[in-house]
Amino acid sequence: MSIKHGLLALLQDEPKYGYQLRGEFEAATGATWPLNIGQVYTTLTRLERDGLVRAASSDGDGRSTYEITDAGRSELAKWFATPVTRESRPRDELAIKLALALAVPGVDVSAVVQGQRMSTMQSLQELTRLKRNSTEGEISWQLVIESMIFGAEAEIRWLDHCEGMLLRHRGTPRAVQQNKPQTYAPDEHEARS
Amino acid sequence: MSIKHGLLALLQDEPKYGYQLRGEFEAATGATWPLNIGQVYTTLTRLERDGLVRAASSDGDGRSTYEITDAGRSELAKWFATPVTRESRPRDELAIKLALALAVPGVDVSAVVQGQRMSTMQSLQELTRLKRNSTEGEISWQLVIESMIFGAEAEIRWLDHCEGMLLRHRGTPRAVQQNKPQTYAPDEHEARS
DNA sequence: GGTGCCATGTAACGCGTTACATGATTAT
DNA sequence: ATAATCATGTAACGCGTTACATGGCACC
Repeated sequence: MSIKHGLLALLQDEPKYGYQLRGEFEAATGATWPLNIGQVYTTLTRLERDGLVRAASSDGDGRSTYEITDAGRSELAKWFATPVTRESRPRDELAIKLALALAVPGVDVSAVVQGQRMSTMQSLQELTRLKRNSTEGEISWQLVIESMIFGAEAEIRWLDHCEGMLLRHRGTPRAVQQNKPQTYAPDEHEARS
Repeated sequence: MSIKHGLLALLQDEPKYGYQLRGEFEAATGATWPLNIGQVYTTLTRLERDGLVRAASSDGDGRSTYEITDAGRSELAKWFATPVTRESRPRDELAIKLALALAVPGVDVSAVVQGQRMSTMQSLQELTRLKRNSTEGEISWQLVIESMIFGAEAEIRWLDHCEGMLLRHRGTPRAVQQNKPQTYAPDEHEARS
């Protein structure tokens, strides 16, 4: 839903065409997540299908532009007014990975944590380098970079916290198996040894 | 790719069936992201299509189980060994929202930040409550909760940082629009006269 | 006359998600 | 009996993503 509303936001002012939208989107987010041009058109098509934009008259150079509709404006207002909740976010793959590495036997959890920590540290360095090299005035994508920096720092702190937990927990590896047998397993006569 | 590999990880030990997989997945992640049972079957079907699992003989009670294949084991090992990179993550909707709120005129950025901060603070409280009420032994989903806590704290710090940036940046507003009376003020519709 | 970028699309895929259909078993 | 849960699926949708096709224009 990010791209959809992002394009909608860029159309708020005036009608724009495909390449223009991609350019302004990447200018705002700093090309952090490069936006494929094909996706701009598919998204515009779907937005038109949903009545949030409509094809506007060409801009005089043969480029076909889209403009936002009233329904689009109200949808956009709703987007800005509604906070991003934890539930609306996609599953955190890293959290799931570590949780399952702990839940199933035979996985070297420490190695996973170490490898992740290394990788995150490296991207943190890259991000700070990017931030340093960013010029004044590009405020919006400076904030995007800092968002990722804050996230990476939190991730490293969390990984360290996980390692501490691991050390404190030597001796009770299989923490999660069969703690709620009756919810999904009506009987227990499997009797594995 | 989280669910796909998550189920694969749960099958690493022994063949399991649908409901059992959902139960153990939610036990490991703490039902933080509830997993629809239908999705377990669709994911299993796709895993079988890709040769990562195969249908195993029923477990004696008529429940059809799936078991991991060699290709699945290698895929699973690759998953655990490969860190989650910034690029592999989905776009951060909040960062995009704020970046675009800054990039296009006529959006009350402060209101967006304030609303988000309020919401994040609230889920942070809820998360700490969850953490306090979690029993010993549920270590894996305690870590999941803490992952979200760390993320929420970082988000609040980032929002505060954004507000500071906004204050420091009064003077280059470019938010003035001349003849568009119907803006989508996040305040109240119909409030203007 | 190529090379490369601008520009607009279309087709198809993958994953996550939901809604629905169908039984069997259990509980009240 | 009937409501609820267990259990297994299927069909379809939405969004993001990629690959591909097509054409115009500029530049050297």
